[in-house]
Amino acid sequence: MANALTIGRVADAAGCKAQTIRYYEQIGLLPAPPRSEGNQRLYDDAAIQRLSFIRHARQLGFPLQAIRDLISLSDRPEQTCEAADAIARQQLADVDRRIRRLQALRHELERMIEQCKGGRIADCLVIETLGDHGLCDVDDHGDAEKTNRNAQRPPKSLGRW
Amino acid sequence: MANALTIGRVADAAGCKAQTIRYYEQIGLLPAPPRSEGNQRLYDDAAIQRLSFIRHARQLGFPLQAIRDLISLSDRPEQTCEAADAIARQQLADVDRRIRRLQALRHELERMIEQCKGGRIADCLVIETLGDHGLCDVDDHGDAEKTNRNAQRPPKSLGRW
DNA sequence: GATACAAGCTACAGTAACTGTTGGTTCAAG
DNA sequence: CTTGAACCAACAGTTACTGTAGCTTGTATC
Repeated sequence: MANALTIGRVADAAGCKAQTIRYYEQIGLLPAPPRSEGNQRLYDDAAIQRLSFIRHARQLGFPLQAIRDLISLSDRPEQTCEAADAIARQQLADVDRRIRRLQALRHELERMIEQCKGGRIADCLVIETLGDHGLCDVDDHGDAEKTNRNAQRPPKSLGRW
Repeated sequence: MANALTIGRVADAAGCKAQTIRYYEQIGLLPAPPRSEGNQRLYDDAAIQRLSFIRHARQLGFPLQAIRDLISLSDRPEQTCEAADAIARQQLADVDRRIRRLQALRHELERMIEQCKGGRIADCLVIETLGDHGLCDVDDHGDAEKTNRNAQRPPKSLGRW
């Protein structure tokens, strides 16, 4: 069937920008489609499906490399899906880690804000708390937000730098 | 007092890399410190404190721009801390949004994995689910992971692209 | 057929917040 | 005096795109 779609339609269908589609093509995540006489890309339904797959996986937080792996897996449909399962499990573990960490952050932020009674900057606990890692309940190890730390305890007040 | 520290010590104290400190200096987040005769940066305790502030705020997920704002606030200690409070509240709202979203992701990932009973790729639900946004409970609006979407419902099976 | 405007094209720069690399200098220890 | 670690500047690379510039193509209207 010759229902050939231009890039904009496909972008709308998959919920991304035309630029993004070209980008995926450029990095080899999408195959280069045929072109019209005027050199415009023409897509079919299979392309939309593959793009939707990619977008959906991205929304689930899979990095492009993992998506690449999943795609290459799905090109060998007779194998067991152990590997796909492993990728998904990894992603789940990652999401779990991020949730736990964000909850710790949330906690500290809330405490910070609660204590701030709208005084002057000089006594602002938001600012003071940020200078003082010792009171912090954030525990970070190997996170998506790649942090590392090792804080000393500074004197209580920040004052002027 | 002349307890002058080289960049490596400061990096250890604040839990970051020397590179990062130079980067912060470069973008104006840290003032350029004096140098030794051999052109090496020499820091004092105030610098460590400021750096700790920055690192801690970063661990809490504040973007550098927000940190910049907080620093410039703290340079005017006689104002009210309304603005600092607002920044923190914003950050909290952001963290909340991210947590909610990650929990939705977690949910879908878990379902995906649970359903995958180790068959062949051809029937793998991990892969199939990713191709099918219609089953998805992920709802995304204005997120840190800047996604947008608008999916159509593709036919049930992916098969070959 | 002329014109206007949207949508497409390529190529490149920019984003955040760093990290890594290269190739050279300085410092402290032995 | 010689290692070797720590420092220096400058720049490239990372991730996953997004934005811009300057052009061409496609479509709708007059």
